[in-house]
Order: sequence, then C-alpha cells, then structure tokens
Amino acid sequence: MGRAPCCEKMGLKRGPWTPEEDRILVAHIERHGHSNWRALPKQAGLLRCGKSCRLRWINYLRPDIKRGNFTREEEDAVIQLHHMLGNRWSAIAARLPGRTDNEIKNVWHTHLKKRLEPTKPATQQAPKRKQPKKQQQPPQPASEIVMLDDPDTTAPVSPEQSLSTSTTTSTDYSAASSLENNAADSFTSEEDYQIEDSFWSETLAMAVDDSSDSFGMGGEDASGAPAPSANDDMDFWLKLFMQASSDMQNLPQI
DNA sequence: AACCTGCCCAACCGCTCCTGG
DNA sequence: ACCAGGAGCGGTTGGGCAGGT
Repeated sequence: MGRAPCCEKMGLKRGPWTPEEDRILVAHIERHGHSNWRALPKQAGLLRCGKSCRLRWINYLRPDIKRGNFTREEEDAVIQLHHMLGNRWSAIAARLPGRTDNEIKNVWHTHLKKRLEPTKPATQQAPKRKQPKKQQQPPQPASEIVMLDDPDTTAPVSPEQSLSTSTTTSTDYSAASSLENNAADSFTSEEDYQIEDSFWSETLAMAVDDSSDSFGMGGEDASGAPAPSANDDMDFWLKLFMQASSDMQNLPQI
C-alpha cells in the first residue's frame, strides 16, 4: 500500500510546542478552520506535521478545553463510563465537556486504574505530590486565546454543563477513592462523598439519548453514523451498569 | 545540598476507520 | 469493488518535576 509516513521527517519539528507555534496555529485555525490537517502546517507556516497540529489543537489549544484537575464527579463519571465503554477514550471524552481523550486516558492510567485495583489498599494511593504541578497556572498562551465563535470546534457540549460547572476545586487524590473502594470503606471518611442522583440520572440519560442518534461520538463524528450494533450494545451495558449500581447500593458495608 | 526515585502529562507512534475517486 | 489518502483513536514513551533519603 505504501502509506506515506505521517510526517515525512525531513525538517519537521518535533517535541514540545513553543508559545509562538501555539499562537500561529490558533491564529490560522481561527482564520481558516482546520478542514485539512495535512495541509494546515504548510499553510500556517509551521514546521510540524498535520497530525501533531491536530493533536496540539485538540488536546491543548481548543478554546473549550477545561484545564485543571478532575473533579470528583468527573472522575466518577470516567470510572462509570469506562465501565460502559471500555477504553474508548474519545467516547468517554464526548461525555465530559472540556476534557480530552488524552487527558482522560492519562487520568485513568495514573489515578483511576490504581484506585480500582482491588488488591492494593487505598492508603497506597496517596499521592506523593501535594499539588499537581502545572495545572494551577494556565498553560501558556491558551489562556490568552480569545476565540470568537469557532464553528469548527466540535465541543461535545451538552445539557450537563452542570457537570463541568460543579468545579469542586481540585481533586484531592489522597482522599479520593473509587466507588468500589468507597463501598468498601463504607463512605466513612467522605462526609460529602455523595453523588447526587441527578448527576447519574443526567449522565445516564445522556447515554440513552445519545445512543439514539450519534452515540458516543458527540461532536467529533461528523457523520454521526454509529455502528448498527452500537445501540444494542449500549443498551446492554447500560442495563448492566444500572443493575450493578443498584446492586452496589445494596452491598453490605464491609 | 545532592542524589535518587517515582509520578505526571504532553507528545509521538502506529494502527484502524472513513471517505472520495 | 477496490484503492489511496486523510482523519481519528488508543497505546506508549520520555522529559521534567516533586518528594524522599
């Protein structure tokens, strides 16, 4: 087949993006959109491959990106959505406005997966760091990017902005524990650990609603054409999940 | 104070999916 | 129906940093 390498690695820059590159990319996308990622770097005068530009935009420069630590609600949503969807990070990201698949993936691998590991006591999950490093200060120029309405932004924004607005500041990973662990801990240490019913009903309702049109791919799948079996699968997992949830609430506290 | 260790996250890689010719 | 090219996705990596010794 002879697929051309994504970046014909001649003279193309790699590694971390500079603020200047960010600025150029944002300015170009503001002006011209990103209909063709492959051609974009040339048009914008960037020595990057299109893939790299796309990744940078999606994961970092998009105006609707929400920076900062995941809230407890978001983490729990990730856990539950992962239950339902597996490693389909983009589908999970579509449910979490402002969060990217990459970010969710990172959080999953660094925190949430460990939480769910049953063999390790929760006490081991205490972080070494008291404060996450970069999250506090807004990343480079993204903060100063003032976008008008970007028609190309495929923000999977949905009614549950409540999710994203409930910014209960930063997540305290030391205190946080999974639903499972919490069940085991009898929720004791978490006086305020109580997911509102409305949260889950919203989240789940969304899952149901979306599965009827373009499930999971929210804004990112322009075609919005899910696999024929997606709805069935979704129903299955949804039922399974809801069953599991109700079972969990009935668990005897250990 | 210096070194070591482990964590975090941005970015890369390679594969699959999708679309147009 | 087939092929090629582009986009999207998930897995992985490595540099930088914070905490520990």
